[in-house]
Amino acid sequence: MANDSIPLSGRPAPTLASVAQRVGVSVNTVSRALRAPQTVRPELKRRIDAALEELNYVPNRLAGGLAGTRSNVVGVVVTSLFYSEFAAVVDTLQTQLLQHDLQVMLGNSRYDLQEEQRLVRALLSWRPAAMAIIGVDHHPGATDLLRASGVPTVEMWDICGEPIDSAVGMDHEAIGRAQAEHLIACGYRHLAFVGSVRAADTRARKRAGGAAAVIEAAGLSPLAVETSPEGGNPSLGERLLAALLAEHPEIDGIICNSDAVAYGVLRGLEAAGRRVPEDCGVIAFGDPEASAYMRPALTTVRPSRETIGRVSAETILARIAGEAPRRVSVDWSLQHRQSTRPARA
Amino acid sequence: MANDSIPLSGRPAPTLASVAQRVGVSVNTVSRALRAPQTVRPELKRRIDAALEELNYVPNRLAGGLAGTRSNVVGVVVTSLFYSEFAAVVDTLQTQLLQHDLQVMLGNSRYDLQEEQRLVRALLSWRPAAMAIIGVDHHPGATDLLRASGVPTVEMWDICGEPIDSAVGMDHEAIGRAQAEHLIACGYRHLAFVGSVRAADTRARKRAGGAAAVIEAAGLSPLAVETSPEGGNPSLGERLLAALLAEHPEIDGIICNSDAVAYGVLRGLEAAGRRVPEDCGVIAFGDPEASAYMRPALTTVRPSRETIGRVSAETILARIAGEAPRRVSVDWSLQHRQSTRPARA
DNA sequence: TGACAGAAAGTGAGCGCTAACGCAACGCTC
DNA sequence: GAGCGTTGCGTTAGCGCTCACTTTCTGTCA
Repeated sequence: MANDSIPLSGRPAPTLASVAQRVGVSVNTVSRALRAPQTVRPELKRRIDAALEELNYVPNRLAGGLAGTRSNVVGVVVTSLFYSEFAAVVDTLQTQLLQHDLQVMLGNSRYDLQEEQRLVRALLSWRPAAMAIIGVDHHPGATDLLRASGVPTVEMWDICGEPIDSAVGMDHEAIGRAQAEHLIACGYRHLAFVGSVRAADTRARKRAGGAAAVIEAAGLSPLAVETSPEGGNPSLGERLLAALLAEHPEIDGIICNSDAVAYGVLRGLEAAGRRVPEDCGVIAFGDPEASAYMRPALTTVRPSRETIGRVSAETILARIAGEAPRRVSVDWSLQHRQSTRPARA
Repeated sequence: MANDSIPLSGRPAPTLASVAQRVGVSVNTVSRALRAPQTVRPELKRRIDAALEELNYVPNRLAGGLAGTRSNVVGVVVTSLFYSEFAAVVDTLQTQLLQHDLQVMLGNSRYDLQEEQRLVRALLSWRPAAMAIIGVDHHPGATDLLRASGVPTVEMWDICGEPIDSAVGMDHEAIGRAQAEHLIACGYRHLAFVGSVRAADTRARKRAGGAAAVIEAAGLSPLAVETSPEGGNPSLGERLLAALLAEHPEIDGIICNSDAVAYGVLRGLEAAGRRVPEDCGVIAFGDPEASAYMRPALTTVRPSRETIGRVSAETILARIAGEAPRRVSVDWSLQHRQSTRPARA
């Protein structure tokens, strides 16, 4: 909270000036040798490189960024990282950007809109070349800051809504519809939506909304909803399932907001004596590696995490290069496994 | 790879000078109003705050860092992020540090020592207040850079070896010993080590080494080893298990390098007609949420990821505050579940 | 031989901020 | 009312680098 005192470390690091002095050239020449080597005589370049090496020179990006007209920072804001699907997105994104000499600065808002705004501010204070952020529904202040900054911004994971600039993600309403349609096609009739839904998790709401719309159109009983603002883990799944069954014993098809929650739901159903998929179908969203190895193997929707990361990186590079904003819809697929019955012909 | 051209965005951002001009005070006064509010008249402070708000001022950390004697960046180097245990460590670390106004800059070396050195260089170029890095076995160049920089450095996850500065982690040899001892206590006699072992993953080697030592001391047949440099996932587990059983059909106890690999091993054993835990025991390392929900539930070693993240953050803060380097051994626990037999009395 | 490109290196200003110092205005003491 | 510390703000000097501009050097050709 406080602006703690942070003294810089030990002895002063070598500067361009100290390298220049050692070689007997001007600071500018050393700078050029680093930034535009072809403008410096090969022999001089060699001597400069030697001095750089000898002094163990590490450039000062603060000075470089302040003086120059370019920045090589990309600010990234995620809503969670802990064993989350976003970890894979950030991983891919970071790796791709680093190949273009762009450094990722990471922030985790923990599904807190206030924190999100703070983070956007903090990251913008580094004058980044671009920003990437999970979702399209932000704290209005954060949106304003991003717009006002003029920094190219890529919103990831979700493309439903008015993007600030570019968006790379999925249509979560469509995913929700597909989940409900799948359960209905398998013959389930009394559906529920179960899981952790944080205040700022609008994607979950969009999926639930999509499912509810399909159910209404099919004339079935309305979607039962059992959610909690707690983090999504298997134990929450067990608890939510118990509450759900107590209130709606007729439920025979469950959409879980995440695979982790589904693991608990599967066990809860077993404990309640309901067979999966015969008595009750379960479909989720996420598909980490473990899901295919569960018993029963979990039917779920798999987002293309690497694709989102890669395309986001491409979009960032394109925007930095001056190209127009993009809006990219990224594929996802329904993995039909053992936790739902075969679809009826 | 190339140093692409990265033009900065749109209209120039407001500076302290523009705020100062609007209020009719000097630049320094505005700076003071931000950094040391008590040194400025309350009424003036209010007017400055109003102007700050109006112009939507975002401080320029590049300039601040260059001019000042403190930095608020912490460089963090991990070896992987994708659904990895390090995600949780980074998550906790980042959250804790942010409360002290420290920004995390993230790098992912993907278990590549060369890349690790590049990352350390890149992060040091931001003149960070501290560095955090996974492991204690680095590229010698990286170690030199860190030492020479004088920046407080916390090595995380592993404490076996000579730390550069501070270390917060586990004794992986001890974990390997515990894994082997557990299998032996359960009555398994022909043990193997299976998993993905990347070139730079010395922690895995230490665990395997610890297990081998216990086995030798117990006078059992030597530890069979079946590893691959590929990333650790269930499908690799299935393949490695097949290779292992082909070569060593007598195996009855398997130490997996990660839980993800163990999922594949469990299924492979089932396919090979070996009952778990009756015919073959399986123990792993990691314990993501899914492991307790596998069938059979996976016996595994659970590191205290949040503790490592939290203690690392504390150590960083302490080092920044001038306290001495620390070396903290963090707890882990063996989760005895269904994939190993009950231990013999 | 002199003029003249073009390449190679140097000069000077300034990016936006912080920090040490300076100095007026005020209240307090004796 | 002279002396003195305090408060509250301005002045000045950089931090280490980049960039536009200028100067010097090198080689070519009339």
